[in-house]
Amino acid sequence: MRITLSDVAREAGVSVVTVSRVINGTYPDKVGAETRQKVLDTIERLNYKPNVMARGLLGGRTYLIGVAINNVADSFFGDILQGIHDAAAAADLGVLLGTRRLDVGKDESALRELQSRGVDGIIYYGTTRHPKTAIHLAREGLPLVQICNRHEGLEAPYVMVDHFKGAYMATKHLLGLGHRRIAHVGAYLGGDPQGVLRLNGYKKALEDNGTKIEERLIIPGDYTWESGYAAAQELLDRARDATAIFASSDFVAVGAMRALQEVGYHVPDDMAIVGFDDMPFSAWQDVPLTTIAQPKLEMGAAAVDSLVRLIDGQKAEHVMFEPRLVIRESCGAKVDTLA
Amino acid sequence: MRITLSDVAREAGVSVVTVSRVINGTYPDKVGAETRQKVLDTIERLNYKPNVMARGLLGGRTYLIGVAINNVADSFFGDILQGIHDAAAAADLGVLLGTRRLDVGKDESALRELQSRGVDGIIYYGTTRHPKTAIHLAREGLPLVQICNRHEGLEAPYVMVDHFKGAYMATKHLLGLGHRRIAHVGAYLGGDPQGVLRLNGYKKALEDNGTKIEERLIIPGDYTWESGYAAAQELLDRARDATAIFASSDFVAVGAMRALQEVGYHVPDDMAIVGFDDMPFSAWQDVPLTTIAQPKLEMGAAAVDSLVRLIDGQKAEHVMFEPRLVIRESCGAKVDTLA
DNA sequence: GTGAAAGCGCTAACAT
DNA sequence: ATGTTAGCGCTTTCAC
Repeated sequence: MRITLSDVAREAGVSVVTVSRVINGTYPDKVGAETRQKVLDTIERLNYKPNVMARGLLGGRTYLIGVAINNVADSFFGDILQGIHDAAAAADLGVLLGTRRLDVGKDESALRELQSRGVDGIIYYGTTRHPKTAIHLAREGLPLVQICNRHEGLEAPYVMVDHFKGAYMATKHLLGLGHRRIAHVGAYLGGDPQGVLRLNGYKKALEDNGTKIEERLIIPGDYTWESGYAAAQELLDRARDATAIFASSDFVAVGAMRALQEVGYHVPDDMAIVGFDDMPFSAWQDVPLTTIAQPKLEMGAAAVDSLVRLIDGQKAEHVMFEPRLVIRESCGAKVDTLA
Repeated sequence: MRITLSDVAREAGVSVVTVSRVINGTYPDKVGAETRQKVLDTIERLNYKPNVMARGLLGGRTYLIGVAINNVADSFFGDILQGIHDAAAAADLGVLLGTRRLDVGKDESALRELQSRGVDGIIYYGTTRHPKTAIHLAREGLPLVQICNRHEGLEAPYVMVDHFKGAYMATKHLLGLGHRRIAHVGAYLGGDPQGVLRLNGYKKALEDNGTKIEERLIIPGDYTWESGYAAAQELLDRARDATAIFASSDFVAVGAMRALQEVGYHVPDDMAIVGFDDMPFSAWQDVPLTTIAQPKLEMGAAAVDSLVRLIDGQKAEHVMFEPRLVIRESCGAKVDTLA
């Protein structure tokens, strides 16, 4: 049986209220120093752990935050999740996993599941264009912060890397290397906001450089390897004269490299490539991938900070992180050519 | 404010107990048909959701299971986690993430964190040789099932793929292709049980084939890409005459392929390779990797089943899944050469 | 400074 | 077939 407050009280010869007071540290001087010590000792001796549920029941809280994500197996999210976990643990919050069930078709069931469990707040990693459940929940007053993306109509602080700037940097890097016909591959055209941010960063860089934006060089797709593979093949069909690719993700970049290599292209000589996200595998490619890195751990922690603020009834600002260009070998740049 | 049982009771004009009864469906005929319907309607209308904490407080349960894992970012675990989540959700259990905090050095803090949150049970993905906290908790009576691994001294059912058999199959595949000097690379010698299971499967296959087991062909490591890269280099130093590699994981296999390629080797002509785990990226390699697949989703679900059984006070048997040989191109086998 | 009483939302026993 | 009572472990008044 688990040790309860009253066990401690009995052992220490005080009332439960007193024990509760020393634990919560409220009322700084409302507990006598020696009583306090006695209680502390007893807690230690009995190895007492407060019952989170009982406490939560009273305060109407669960001390749980939910992380809503479409696909847990998305390896991009691993580091972010670690960052979330650590920050949450430091704030005495548990992290509840919410993800779309494979066995239940319903979209956004993750959010509903989390809500009905009564989580104190939700970190939402969405990729939908119009996340109606999230919008609804946020409107109802459930603390919610969006991570990695910014959804129109969703009144909730976001924490994300500056996708626009990252895309701008990637494209500018290519431009700086002399490329002029730069394709954007895996552009998530019909889709999520981060995709259009990346697309716009790409366009702006071209524009600022006085380079023509050509629609034929923009190949749609999603963020997957398969998508990159197919998109590169289409690029070869559509625009043989392209000399560089800015891919919407590292998965896409690697898929594209594969397709290119199959037709005898050499990266970076025949085609330079920049990715986005800096995944572990990107460094392991035959031609290590130049890419845009996001501070994933920090983003996870920042999301928790914002969420905690919301839960406490305060306001939370949006947080935008700086992307970082990681130069490897897929563009042919000298590694010491910083930026 | 959240709707409570008594709100529903008041609206429906019955007592809270009655509402509770129709919700829990206990006492099949102890609630009148029309009362039941009235209550059901009210619940629907008010969109009432039971408060999990209150219910838990009473029963001494949290309806939460913890997943203890060293490193959330381990992409191998993604599908397993999805399997766990889905099965847990189907059993009305929440999945609480427990992982080693980066900012707190302490090992196994994941388990303690989960325990002190009062989870009903834990799915333990450990890789330690002697997991003393887990052993301790299980002995204390906390329902616990180990997944992907089997730890000595830990009295808890395990759910895992047959590592021995998988390694046996991999090695036999290589043997069947005519290889005789087959290295085992990334062998987790000092380490976790699954590593020795895989090593033993490898040895047994050689033995059954009458092939000599050579220590020089066994290169230690862990399951990482870096480890595979380094191990392959060492293999080249130690035993240039090796013609095939059975890698302890797909990460290792891919790292090894990279090292091999850097010195001009061609896979599979100069060196055949089999991996283990069937990770998504394995299919994307320049030379798609032949590997041993584990039924990850099913394993996650099975772990939840066992855990639920334990929580219900029943016994749970060990569950061993069949590995599956996935033949691709890294061994030079005809793809239709099944098994 | 400390304790007694009340109650968070729910269910298991015991009535009726 | 339905309601009443009590209590899970804790914190928040309010009293002493």
